[in-house]
Amino acid sequence: MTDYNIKIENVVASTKLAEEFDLTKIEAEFEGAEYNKQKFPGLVYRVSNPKAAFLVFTSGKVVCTGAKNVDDVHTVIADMAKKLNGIGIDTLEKPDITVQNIVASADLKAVLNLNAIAIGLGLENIEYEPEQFPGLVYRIDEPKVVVLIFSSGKLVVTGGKSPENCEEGVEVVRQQLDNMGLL
Amino acid sequence: MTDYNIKIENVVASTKLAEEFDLTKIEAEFEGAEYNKQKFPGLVYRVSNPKAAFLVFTSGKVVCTGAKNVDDVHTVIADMAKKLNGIGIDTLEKPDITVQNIVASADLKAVLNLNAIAIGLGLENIEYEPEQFPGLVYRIDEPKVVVLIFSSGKLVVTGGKSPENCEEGVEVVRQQLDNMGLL
DNA sequence: TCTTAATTTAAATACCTATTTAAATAGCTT
DNA sequence: AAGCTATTTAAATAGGTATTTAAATTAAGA
Repeated sequence: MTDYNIKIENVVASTKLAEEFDLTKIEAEFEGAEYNKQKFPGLVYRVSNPKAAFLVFTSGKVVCTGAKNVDDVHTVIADMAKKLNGIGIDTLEKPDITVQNIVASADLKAVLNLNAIAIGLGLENIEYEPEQFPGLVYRIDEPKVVVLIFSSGKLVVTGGKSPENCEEGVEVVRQQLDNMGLL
Repeated sequence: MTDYNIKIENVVASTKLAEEFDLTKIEAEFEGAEYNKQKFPGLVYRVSNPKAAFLVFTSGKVVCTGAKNVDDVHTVIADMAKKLNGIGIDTLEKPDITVQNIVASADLKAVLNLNAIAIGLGLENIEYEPEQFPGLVYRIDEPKVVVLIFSSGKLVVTGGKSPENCEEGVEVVRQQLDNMGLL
């Protein structure tokens, strides 16, 4: 299977770092933290190196997004736990980290006729409303991902739970386009 | 072909004067220069003798508008390059200047019945909504210009890439009105 | 009362709209 | 008198459009 410049662009993960958090205290101690309960129940905190953003909830659960790969997710979450410990907040040892969504980009290096593709792929799994959005939306059953197909040949794969999901999604699209003689 | 007081009123041209510009520096050095990045990505700078206005971009590209003829465009652009050199900014030698749009006015010296003209010219190339705008909008295919026709007999020709475009546009209108017995 | 939707965060992709500048013309409103 | 309506055109940027996903809370609808 050729690479097609598949690149993971965003990893979203969730975990539980404590039994509960006092978000008002965290907002006070973490520079840049945003907590506006009327607007959203979570506290927003952004970090760099690696770059990521956290949604922190009173339940002790945490959502981490923006990382470029799964390793970075583990790094920033560990950093986050350390930083919380630094202000006197205990966190769970070895939290169970679950990757919930991966977004990847790819490039088939070909100009695609999206109208022909829409007809060839059939209407059940696709949406193509060029007036609304220039990409063709293709929902795959296995792996269960959504692929945005652009006329430039570029793809966006989203919904993956692992990097392999995204790669397989690209391969499914490539094969189908090849079988239809549209690639 | 009679003149009909055709007068060029505005010439818009674009060119590239450098590989890049530091707009903050230019704004600081050029009195009257306006650069508000939130509002518009270009720096606005107005000059006189000849009168014109520049939009200057970080890419080194420049839009010049407001000049009354093509010669003035070349004059003010050369002046602009000199002024930039004066504050220590190098500019390209002999920049390629492209005239992008010319607006001209003309006077058929007759009172026109715009309703009759709208019917006579046919609906495909015209728009006439007097509640919205008093001029009849007439889009010509060749030359590719747009002529605003007013009941006073005055015309505005816009979209021309050369003075000849505008003159030909006036002639097309004059002939069609003459053929329809409306002039 | 239950269900659904929205809110927020990040990211790639690509197309659209709007922004700003100048000028003539002429009708309307403030 | 000033501003709007409409027309044209380059330049570059921002925001919107769409997709996915966790988390917790609120609002609206049935």
